[in-house]
Amino acid sequence: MTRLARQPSLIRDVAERAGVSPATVSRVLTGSAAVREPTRARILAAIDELRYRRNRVASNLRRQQVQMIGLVISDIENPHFTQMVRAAEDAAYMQGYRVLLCNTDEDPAKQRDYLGVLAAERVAGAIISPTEADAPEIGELIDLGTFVVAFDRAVADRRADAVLPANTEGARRGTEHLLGGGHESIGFVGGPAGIQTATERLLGYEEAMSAAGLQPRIAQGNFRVEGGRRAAEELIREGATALLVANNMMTVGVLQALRQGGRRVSADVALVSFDDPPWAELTDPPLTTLAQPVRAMAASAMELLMQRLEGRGKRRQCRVFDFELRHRNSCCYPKES
Amino acid sequence: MTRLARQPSLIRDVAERAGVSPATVSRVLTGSAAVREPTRARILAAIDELRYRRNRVASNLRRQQVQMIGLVISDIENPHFTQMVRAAEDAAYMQGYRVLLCNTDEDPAKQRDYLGVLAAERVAGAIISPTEADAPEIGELIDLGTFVVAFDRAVADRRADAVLPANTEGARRGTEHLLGGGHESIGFVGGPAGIQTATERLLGYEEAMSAAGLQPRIAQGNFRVEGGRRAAEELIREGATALLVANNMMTVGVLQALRQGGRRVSADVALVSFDDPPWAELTDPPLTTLAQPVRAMAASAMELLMQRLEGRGKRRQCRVFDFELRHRNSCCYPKES
DNA sequence: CTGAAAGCGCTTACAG
DNA sequence: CTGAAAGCGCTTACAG
Repeated sequence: MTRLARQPSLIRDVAERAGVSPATVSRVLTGSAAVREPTRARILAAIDELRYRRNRVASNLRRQQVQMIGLVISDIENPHFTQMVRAAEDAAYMQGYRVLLCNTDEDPAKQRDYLGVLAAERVAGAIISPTEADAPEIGELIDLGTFVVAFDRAVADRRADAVLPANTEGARRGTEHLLGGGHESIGFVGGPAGIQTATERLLGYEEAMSAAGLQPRIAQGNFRVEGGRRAAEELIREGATALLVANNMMTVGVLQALRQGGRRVSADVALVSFDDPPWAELTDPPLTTLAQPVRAMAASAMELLMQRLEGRGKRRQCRVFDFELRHRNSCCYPKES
Repeated sequence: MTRLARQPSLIRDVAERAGVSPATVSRVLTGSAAVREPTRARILAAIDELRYRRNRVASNLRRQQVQMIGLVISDIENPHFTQMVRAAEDAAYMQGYRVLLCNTDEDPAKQRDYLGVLAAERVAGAIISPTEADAPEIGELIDLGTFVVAFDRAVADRRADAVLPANTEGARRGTEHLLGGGHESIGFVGGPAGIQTATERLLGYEEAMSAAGLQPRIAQGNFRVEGGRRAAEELIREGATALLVANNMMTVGVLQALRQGGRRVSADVALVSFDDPPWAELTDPPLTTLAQPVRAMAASAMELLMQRLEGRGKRRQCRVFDFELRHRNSCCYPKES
């Protein structure tokens, strides 16, 4: 395997050229100690001439720390996570941390695998939206010294901080909004069993329906497009005149099902959808959604991580964020404020 | 800074417990040499009991290779890159490589910075969609032994492989499609100057217009939503009855401008848009687009990288992919096949 | 098949 | 302010 086009220069080469010891070069590189000006200038010049690039792998090993954050999410193609990753990457970049992207596809095995990778890489921190909240690998990662923040969904390990949405409350508000529109046959396009987000949103829906003395109608989706389509077809067949959809991916499927079935959004079937993807206002009609402040939540998660990394913040923190009901036109008669 | 909740066990601990040398433990870890079965079993047991996790940082330093791929793109929130990242991550995961995400925001300084990071981390490979095609850092990265594949846009360094879209040809076809619809006043919502994608798409548009003996009408956007909105407003003001839009982000802005100006897509202004984001068929009417096989392109880029990493494939490769015109309903009179 | 020893490229007490 | 030396946790010729 011919790998190196040119032998990269080492700290030793720089030291030699500048007529100092490697230790001194390292000092100007890290800024860990003062170096006399003329010496410093010679070193900087040597670095430049030799095109020296410090080897981070060696540096990380010696310093026993890796400036890297693992982002464990189910799918980057879900706009919810796309936005989260974007905001997290921004914050990480500003703090000098790198981002390792880990897509789990809601597959517990893949999640375990990736958690193992993060442990092996000895990353400084991880933001995890768990598929399997009680995977033992999460605890092992924390044992190793990695700080963990649960995002979107809680993890079982009590040492992890958390940034969570107020799902139950959000689902209740969404349902009440549809109830306020005069609907009685409101269906719920739910997520997969076992996923916290899905369970909590279902609960809020059931509470609101029960409070209104109405019969809940639930079809289980899988947080993906086809699952949403199938669930919507089922609920429409059963006569639902309104739908609360538990995430934005399934909403795409719901819209496909409605279009295919020749039903108009709002006029025939009212819609309130969780998440607020960029396309929510491009559909016909624009969608009424339950929006999470995803960017703020991601920034918050990074902030918690940074606090830990700086040794501040002893107690476990759990921050909960409310949904915002964005009134657009997929529901008739918006009576709520 | 209290970092470690528990001292992680080392290869030395495992060796001690299994009654062998660290070298032998390493052999079963890497599978680099045969180890007698009973010994091997004892080692595996010790690894399990001590919850040993190999330290990849040390391993990487010693082996002089890092199983990591850098993904340098302008913005993960652009669905074009979201899809690319997803496909690349998939392929990388299957091959046992990690993915480092680097958003440049079309900012040359940020790109340079991130290229420096990749060099310092000594990543095995990088897929780069350059903002600055001739940044010297690209050559330096290659000098260091990192294999580079240009994605979406070429890089100046001739040692990099490339996976590119046939932009000029695509723009020509999009323009001809609008011409075929009977339009004569066709505007082009272009991208930022200096970005190859933008330049080539502009060229294809100009060629098609010139071949039809028509006057080109160009408004420069910036590949972002607001740029698209401004450009569309300008072109509509000048009387354009059809628009070719150079990327999907700007299309969002174009749709906003049309809606705000009270113009209907297709009926008032025909639209063909580059890229085929997931929401293209959710708009009213669904959008006719020029779709790239993004997943296949990303897979192709990873394949080129893997070939290099395995020492195969000597000659520089450049693979060009055609656009597919997806006929939907944002153009009247689709005469083309 | 297994072990002792060297070394990957840095950083950091320790001494001066 | 600077240098010599040790060591981070692995892997890999080399020897047996």
